[in-house]
Amino acid sequence: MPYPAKTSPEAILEAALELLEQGGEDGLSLRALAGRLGVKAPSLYRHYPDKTALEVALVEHGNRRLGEALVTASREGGPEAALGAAARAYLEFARTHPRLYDLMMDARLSALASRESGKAVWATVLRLVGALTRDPDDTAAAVALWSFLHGYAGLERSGMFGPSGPKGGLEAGLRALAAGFKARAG
Amino acid sequence: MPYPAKTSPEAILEAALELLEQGGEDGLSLRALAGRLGVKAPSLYRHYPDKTALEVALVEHGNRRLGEALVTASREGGPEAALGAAARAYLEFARTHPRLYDLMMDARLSALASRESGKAVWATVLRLVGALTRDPDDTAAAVALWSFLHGYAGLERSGMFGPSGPKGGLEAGLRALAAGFKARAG
DNA sequence: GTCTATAGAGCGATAGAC
DNA sequence: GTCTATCGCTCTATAGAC
Repeated sequence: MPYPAKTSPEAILEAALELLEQGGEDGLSLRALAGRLGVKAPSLYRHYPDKTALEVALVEHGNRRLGEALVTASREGGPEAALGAAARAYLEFARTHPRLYDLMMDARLSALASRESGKAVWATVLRLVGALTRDPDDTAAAVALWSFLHGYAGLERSGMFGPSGPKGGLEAGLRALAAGFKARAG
Repeated sequence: MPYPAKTSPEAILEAALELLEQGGEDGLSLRALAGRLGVKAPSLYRHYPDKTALEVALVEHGNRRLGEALVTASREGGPEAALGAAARAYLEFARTHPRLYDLMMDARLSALASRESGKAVWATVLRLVGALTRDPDDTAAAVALWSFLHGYAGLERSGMFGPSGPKGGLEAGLRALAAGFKARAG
């Protein structure tokens, strides 16, 4: 076999994840990716039809990982403890994989990504707020919580909290939202 | 005068704003910008030393505009009405100038931008939540509100709310946060 | 202050040999 | 499945004429 397989879709995905986090979205070039795999750029086209397909695979991978993390974290204690743990897990994911998280929030890519890959995330958020509002399908409350987490993650990453840090803003927001959600149960 | 001035820093900034919103951050190239001004790309270097300087000017411009919008909107009625009006103004700004808003949230650029240009925004947020928590310097509450607004704007723009829309998530979040803030006044 | 010309680098993607 | 070679295009930035 003169040309044995040196790489695979899985290996490419893995390397792309590392490259993405190190070099940013602009650093994720097919040339650099191939270099990291000991391969030339055109070889990648045997495994992914184009760059967008690879990016979509990255988004789906991220959706699954985040979904798992939320499901695991939200097993904790009562409804409010579970919400707190899931919130921390969400932010931890965004902190550890900031560029992947960006990619996951890209409108064009998430439109191309499979619907199911992102389902676990949304389902968990719905379940968590539902336990507080006593409405298992409280979309409005879920949107509010998601917005808060997404915004906190973004501001944190952009350094907008400055050197003094968020100063308890996470706890303040979570407490206020949880209290507000419980009031909806009224 | 063989080479009369065809453009100016102000005209460049104006054109850059339009180009930014039409073509996205990647669409803001010096070539395209010059083309829109009826000028060649190298001429721009007479007015801004490099591309980053232009981007910083854009960020400062955006900070001032958003600050003004928030100050104006937050003149309304009581503390809670003012907070709602300012929140809507914030989201309206992010909706009308999404790419500029992105640029404003870029860590590298906001570090280079003048401190004062972003001060009005933060001061207004602090004042609004302070009226509810009765603490004029309640950083935690301000961070929470800012996170919620920033996240809602981002999710809305990324199309993450889907075709069904946010389903009252804005109102739910604002109500919950306002209630939580009032409780802090205790 | 604007211009032409160009340096110097990057990118995604394709053709065709092996 | 990988390779070399290349197309065609993008970009920021500089040199030097006028």
